[in-house]
Amino acid sequence: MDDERLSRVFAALADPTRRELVARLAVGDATVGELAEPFDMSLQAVSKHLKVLGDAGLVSQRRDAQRRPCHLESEVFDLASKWLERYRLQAEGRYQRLDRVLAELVDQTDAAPRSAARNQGAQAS
Amino acid sequence: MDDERLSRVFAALADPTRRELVARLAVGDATVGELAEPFDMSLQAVSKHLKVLGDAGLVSQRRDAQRRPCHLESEVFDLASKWLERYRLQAEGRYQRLDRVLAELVDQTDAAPRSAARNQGAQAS
DNA sequence: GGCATTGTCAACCATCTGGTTGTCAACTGC
DNA sequence: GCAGTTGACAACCAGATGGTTGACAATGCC
Repeated sequence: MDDERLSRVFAALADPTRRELVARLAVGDATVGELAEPFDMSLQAVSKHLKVLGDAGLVSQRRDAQRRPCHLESEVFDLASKWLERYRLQAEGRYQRLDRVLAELVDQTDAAPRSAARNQGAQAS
Repeated sequence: MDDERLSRVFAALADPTRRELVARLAVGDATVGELAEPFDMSLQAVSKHLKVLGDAGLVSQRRDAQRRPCHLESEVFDLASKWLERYRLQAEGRYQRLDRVLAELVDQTDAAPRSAARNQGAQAS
């Protein structure tokens, strides 16, 4: 089931147009029209791309009158990031540090965005 | 051009069969036949999957008589991993730490696998 | 109510993808 | 040299993907 989600995330990110949409949304939320504007492509096409990103869980949409502001979701990024990180390290033959690095990823994910001083003590849980 | 490479890497990883091949290769090099064995699929199909992984730069093949042992390459993992990590953090609204984390990824990539004590001092550059 | 704005849904089309089978090339070993 | 092993390449096929256009639903504004 994670497998299915991974497939959708990677497939969604395999398209350059969709990666540009992600990059734009990383700056801040935007409506479909705003997102479509820079592209030489119909609004419908962009809407379809957003649906793919949405199905992958990378993007969510609110409802604001006629508008549907899009928002980047971080959760599935974690999933893909961890998968990649695991095999990146193994490909380097340095999987001995895997546990520590994955723990750090989790730490970065779970910790509230309060201080930047979470690096030296770091709760072990 | 990095865009093209990213597209190929993500597209390659979007298929569950190919992710399993990567997982298997992370354990160690293997021939096409060895890789195909666990799959309910023709050798040619697996060979095609390996070609996709090869075109993406994720896997390389040596030549050993009739065999072509496959090897996992780490370089493009870096590329994809950094892309993901950047937007993962931005999606979390914590891009203020982006520079530090990307530097850390580079550190993990470049540093020889010698010590595990690279974490508390952490160069600021 | 009626019109403009914003975006989705449906149908259609060309191309890509993931599998198949068949053939062939490269190499080993008898 | 001939047979067996390992694997790639080509042709083919069904289904997915990425784009188009046209219709329409939902909402705000006059």
